[in-house]
Amino acid sequence: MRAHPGGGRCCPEQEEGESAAGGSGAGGDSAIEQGGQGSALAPSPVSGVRREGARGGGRGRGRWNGGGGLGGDGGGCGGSSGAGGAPRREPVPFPSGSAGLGPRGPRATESGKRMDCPALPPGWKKEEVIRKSGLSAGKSDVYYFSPSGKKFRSKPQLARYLGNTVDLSSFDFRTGKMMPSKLQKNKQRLRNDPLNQNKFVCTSLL
DNA sequence: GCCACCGGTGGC
DNA sequence: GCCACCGGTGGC
Repeated sequence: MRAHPGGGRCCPEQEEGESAAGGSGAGGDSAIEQGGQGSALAPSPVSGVRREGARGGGRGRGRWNGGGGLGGDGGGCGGSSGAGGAPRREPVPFPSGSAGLGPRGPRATESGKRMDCPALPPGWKKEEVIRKSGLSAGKSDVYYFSPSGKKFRSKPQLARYLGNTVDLSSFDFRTGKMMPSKLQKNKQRLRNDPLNQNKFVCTSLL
């Protein structure tokens, strides 16, 4: 049911769209943002938690304020930021006055500043966050923020939200640039299908 | 083997 | 309750 974001709410100026979009929709769109891939069919055996999608809420996004990064460099999204940040959510004692501090302490914004993304409509920002620890330390995650503050973790999410207002077929999610030369191949994955497990059980029985 | 993507948890 | 972060799956 939900109307396509692209339909009526893609207007960057819309702001607040969030609440309507998914926020309150709560379940409404449950599957949209995230399970779009196909897992939408099957209800999660675990629980109905959904994060990204409905999340938004109206919580302000300015908690960690963007420090100085924001408009700072319009250079481009392709930038590589490499600053180490602080560990997850540690109650690190922040030097007061430091940029990027928030109620929760140093945020990822420290390592990845939000930058404008020319390939996307005005108001969209890209942020790259370097993982600081764990098995995937060194890896980086890329996020995009809509003018309304909604966060997107993947291209599918982005595409779903933008609808046909923007052609992302050649959009490189990591760099934030259009790469006509290499139209991306679909690297979507199919989540485990519960049905398969069923199959497994049957086999076992035999 | 690499990388895109999503799930889930811990911490606030 | 919300959100950032990391783990791990699955396609290429």
